[in-house]
This record gives sequence, structure tokens and C-alpha cells, in this order.
Amino acid sequence: MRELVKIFKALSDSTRLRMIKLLQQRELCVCEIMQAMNISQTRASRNLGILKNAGLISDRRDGLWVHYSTSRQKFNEYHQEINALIKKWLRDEDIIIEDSKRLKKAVKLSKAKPHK
Amino acid sequence: MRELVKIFKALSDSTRLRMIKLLQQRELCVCEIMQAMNISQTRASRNLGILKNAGLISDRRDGLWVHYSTSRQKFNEYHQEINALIKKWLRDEDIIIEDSKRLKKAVKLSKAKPHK
DNA sequence: TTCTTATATTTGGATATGCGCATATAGTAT
DNA sequence: ATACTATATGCGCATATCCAAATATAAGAA
Repeated sequence: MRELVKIFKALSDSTRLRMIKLLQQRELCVCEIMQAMNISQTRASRNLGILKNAGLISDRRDGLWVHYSTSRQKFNEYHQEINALIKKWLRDEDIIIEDSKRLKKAVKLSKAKPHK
Repeated sequence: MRELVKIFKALSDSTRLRMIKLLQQRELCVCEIMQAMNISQTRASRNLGILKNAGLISDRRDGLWVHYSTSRQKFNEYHQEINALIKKWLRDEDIIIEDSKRLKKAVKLSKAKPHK
């Protein structure tokens, strides 16, 4: 039950639900998420850590960047269904659409002036 | 998203998860729940209120008693699936089994000396 | 009416959570 | 080594959450 409580706690915050929705599109690094959501680096990193600690996302270091993802490897036994529910239940929300738009714009900018 | 956050908040507490598990067995009044879980009346009432406010359970007044239930009437669009997941994910936990045992004992006693 | 019972709510205190600021860490490059 | 970048973390503050104790409300009985 402790684990389940931890998972529901991780999900009971709009910042983190938005993150999950972004990560369901594709793997993203912290800097992409903070641009997409227009939030501080601290806030992005903290909340990604909470999701990771709850076993809902995983991370992968690639040089300076840490890429977060919902899709890779084995998580806890609840992960799959939780992810499907979030995908189904959070679709047309304005803020979700805005996040996606900002993500695309951020990607464009970083391609024009790549940081890698 | 606000509603979903509220639902996950309601679920992110072991007291309330235990309550849902008890109510999945059958409709129960507050006094039965506080006996089954061995908690105070304040705690029982308050947490039942949170679950109700999140649209996860309903109540029905019958004289002095207020009966809570997971099964009656229309809730929010998430209620059905959430309930199925809790049922599936929370099964063999010790505390859940103890709650059920205490519930049966409380029922026995109140049948010997009924309050209705 | 008053009395009793079942439930809800208010109050206050301890603990938890979310955030920004500043700083620390990890990795790359020179 | 230093400098730079991406990410993580320690700290403090404001707010939220959880609880018990006391009180309030609601319904029935006398």
C-alpha cells in the first residue's frame, strides 16, 4: 500500500501530470521540459525526481543531458495501466496543448542554434 | 485536470484507500467504518468526506445513520476504472485483512445488541 | 420541550508539500 | 588546472494536510 500511496501522491499535482503527458510524446531532457512548460529549472528537476522516485518515469544520462521517459524498461507493476489512464483522461486540456506547442517551438529554436 | 488532481489526492492516503476497500465489500455507516479501522469518529468522517467530495463514494442518510457506498449511482467518469484498479491492486495487505476481520466482529456485536 | 445517538465541523498544532534562490554536482571542453 | 553547461540539492518560506479534542448539527425518542 505504501507504494500505491506514493504513486497517487506523485500523480496528485498538475505540474507532474503535464510532465507525464509531454513524456508520453517522446523522451525529453530537463531543459526541453522547462521550456515546454515555461517553468523554472528547479521546479522541473524536482518534480521529475518525484515521478522517477514513484517509478512512473525513468532517466538516462547522455553527457550533460538527462533524458526522461515514460516508455523505457521495467517500472513497477502499476506503471503501464497508470500511463494508459493518464493518456486517456488528459487529452484536450488547454494547458496540455500549450505545453506541446511550446515544446515544438523550443525544438525549432534549438535546431536553429543547437546546443549539442 | 483539476478534477483528476483532486481524485489522485483523495487516493494518496492509506486511510482512504482502506476505506474504499471496506466499502467495496458493502455499504457501511460511519460507525462501522471507525470500528473496522479502529480510528476516531473525526478521522472517519473527515476522510469519508474527502472521498465523497472527489466523487469516489456516495452517501445516503437513513435516520441517524449515514451510509457510504462505492457502488450507488453516477459518479465522475473516472470512478469505475479507479474502483477496479483499487480492487485489483490492494488485495492481500495485512491491514486490509485486519480491517475486514474487525468489521465482521463489530457486526456480530451489534447484532447481539442492536442499536437500531 | 429535553435527552440521547450518529455524524459533521471548527480549532489548533505537528508534519508535509511546492516553490524560488542560491549553491553543489556532473560532465564537456579548452 | 579553469571555464562552461545541464541538472540536482540544501535552505527558508508559504501553504496544505492530517490528526485529536471540543463543539455543532441532525434525527429520533421520551
